[in-house]
Amino acid sequence: MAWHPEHKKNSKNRILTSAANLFSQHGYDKVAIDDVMGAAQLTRGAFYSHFKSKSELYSKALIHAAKLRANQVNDSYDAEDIRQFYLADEHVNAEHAGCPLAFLVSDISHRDEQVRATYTAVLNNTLTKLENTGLTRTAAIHQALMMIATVAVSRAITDESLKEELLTVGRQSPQHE
Amino acid sequence: MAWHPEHKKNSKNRILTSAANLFSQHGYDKVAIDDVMGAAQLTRGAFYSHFKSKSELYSKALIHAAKLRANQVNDSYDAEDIRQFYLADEHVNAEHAGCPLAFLVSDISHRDEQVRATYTAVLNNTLTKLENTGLTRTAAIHQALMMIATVAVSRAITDESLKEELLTVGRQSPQHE
DNA sequence: GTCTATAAATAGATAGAC
DNA sequence: GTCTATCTATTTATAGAC
Repeated sequence: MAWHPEHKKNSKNRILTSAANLFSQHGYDKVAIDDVMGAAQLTRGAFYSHFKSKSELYSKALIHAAKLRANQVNDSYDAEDIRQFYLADEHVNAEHAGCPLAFLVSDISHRDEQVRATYTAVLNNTLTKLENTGLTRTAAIHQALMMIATVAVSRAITDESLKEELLTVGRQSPQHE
Repeated sequence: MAWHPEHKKNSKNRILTSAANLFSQHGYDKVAIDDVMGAAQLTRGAFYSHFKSKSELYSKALIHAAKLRANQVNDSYDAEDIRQFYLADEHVNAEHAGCPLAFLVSDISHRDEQVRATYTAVLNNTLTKLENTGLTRTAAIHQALMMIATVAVSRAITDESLKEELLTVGRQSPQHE
């Protein structure tokens, strides 16, 4: 077991992916360390060789989830591509890890400083990416907020036709308003 | 104690107000029934004479919180007034009950069907209110989403100057973009 | 209707064997 | 590094006295 130098890294990566998926779906409190470790095919006792607390795991899982999505975004994407990718059904209805900015926004506002600082860093990355497509700072903030709200609210409501309305509005370009 | 017909109603109202305040600040899981009852100057055992479960309390507290805010909105408010009232520092930084649409959006997406249906009803009320000011359906949805995102994201981040930027963008009228 | 006491389950974190 | 076992604390919900 321990004779592979890659072994620890692999375990940690499996833990992070499981955590990103589970926290995305159920939020911080409803996910037990036992659930995360089980999904990573490990047991609870092994957890503390990788992270010092559940809160630290949450923080690292936020970054991991953001990276998983960033890997799918091509450098040639413009602001419009980013919006459509973000608001695609595949993301909005994802049962795996989604963008933590939307999936966990109020969950994070109830967490400690470290977690909220990590969320802030992920948001700054997103704003920079949008500005790099040529958007002004104001337009980048506006688009980010609309993307986040559309996904977050869509995932909270039960009315499918209202959800479709929200997505339709969110997918429109600002100039079409 | 029990000889006042108003007594039960008063107790229930205190419980709902405590619940609205505490859930707004800390989310569903971090608030114990004991905390709510303590803030309402009662003890845990009395809880189940008023509500059948914590989840039911959460649902009722959402409606209560929305009503507390609705009572402050005058009928003469136009869409712009509503936006400024929603994005005022007093609301964004509230340590009492805020609008659950923003304060609890992702918290609610992790809850049961009944809670999410209640959230949906509160959102529909807000959209109706905005449409009644003369906004088109699309504009009402757009404004609601921007208000929700601005408050929700502002409460999650740690960077005060970024927060001010978000609020500035959120407070702008759509036509100024 | 409200209280105290308690049942029963869950979960974060640690200890020590391998 | 990972395992099993356990400590400790928290919390929902119920039972029964007043």
